[in-house]
Amino acid sequence: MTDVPKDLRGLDDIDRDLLALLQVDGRMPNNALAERVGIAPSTCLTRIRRLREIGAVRGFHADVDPAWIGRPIQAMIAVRIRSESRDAIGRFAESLAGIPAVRDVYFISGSHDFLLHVAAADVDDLREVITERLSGTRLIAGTETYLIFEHRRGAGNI
Amino acid sequence: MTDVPKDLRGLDDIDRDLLALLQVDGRMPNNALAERVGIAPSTCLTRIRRLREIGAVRGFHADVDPAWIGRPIQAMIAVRIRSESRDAIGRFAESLAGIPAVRDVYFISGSHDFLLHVAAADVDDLREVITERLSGTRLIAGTETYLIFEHRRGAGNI
DNA sequence: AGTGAAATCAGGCCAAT
DNA sequence: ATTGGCCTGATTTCACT
Repeated sequence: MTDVPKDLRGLDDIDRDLLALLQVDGRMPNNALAERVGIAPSTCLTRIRRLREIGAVRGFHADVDPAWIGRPIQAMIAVRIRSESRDAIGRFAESLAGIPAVRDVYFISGSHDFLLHVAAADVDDLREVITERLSGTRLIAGTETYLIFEHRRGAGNI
Repeated sequence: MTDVPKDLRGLDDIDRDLLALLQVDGRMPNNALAERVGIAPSTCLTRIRRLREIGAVRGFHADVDPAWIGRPIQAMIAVRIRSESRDAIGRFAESLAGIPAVRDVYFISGSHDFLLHVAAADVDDLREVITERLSGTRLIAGTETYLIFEHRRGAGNI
């Protein structure tokens, strides 16, 4: 991770092409990538290493369907923090990301403080997350839970 | 994609180990995966192919920081559909996933119909998405937009 | 920064179990 | 369904530009 600013400076068209390709297929082989963007495989390797180092690529992940790993119930939980405990938000959010059901933590503006995308084994599991792991702590002023019927990724993000 | 039911039937401990490993590092080589879960590389290859075929693995993607591709403004937009046009939801949602700014579409229960996780180039771009691409269509009854200050993935999703 | 050659290593088909 | 053998092709380093 360098101190390069997080913007387009330092990224050329080839870098952006690589990001677009890897966003669609994160397992595309290095030499296929190299051919697609028109550079040598060895160059491609150093470019991708750099993209990871500067943080443009934060990681590579399999998109696993939660239903297949025993978590068919998905929900979005809006969480409001007690105003007295605002300064503890940072550490608390860290702990949230460690709950097995939690897939994403979004810190947001508005009447709530963050949104949690969770995948639970069943309704009891979901209730346990909400009442024990969230409302059970003294930091939380309230939650609102919305069931997720379907979740799909956007297509072209470049 | 087979007609196997979307649950734990047909997935053993090795499959779940593979899913867990690939969720953390989607580019881990087949060889390394095989060694970690204790099977032969050729067996590992067929297992992973099967996990993709049945839909347990929906894809492999690089996690690209939106700020680095010129989209530093992230927001969650809650969208409510006009009741007259409920039957058009499906096709409309398809089109949403095609908007370049849209990263995720969540179909949810509650007072809104879906949540859009978007990444925009600037506030004008965000406004354009909301007013032109969403409110501009006759299908939408209303939207609510929340800025995303930070987004982090959950750690252990297995 | 980009490259080509060379060595090492991984991917992927097959026949056997 | 799992495996080891085998060949093909990919990854990675390095000297050079």
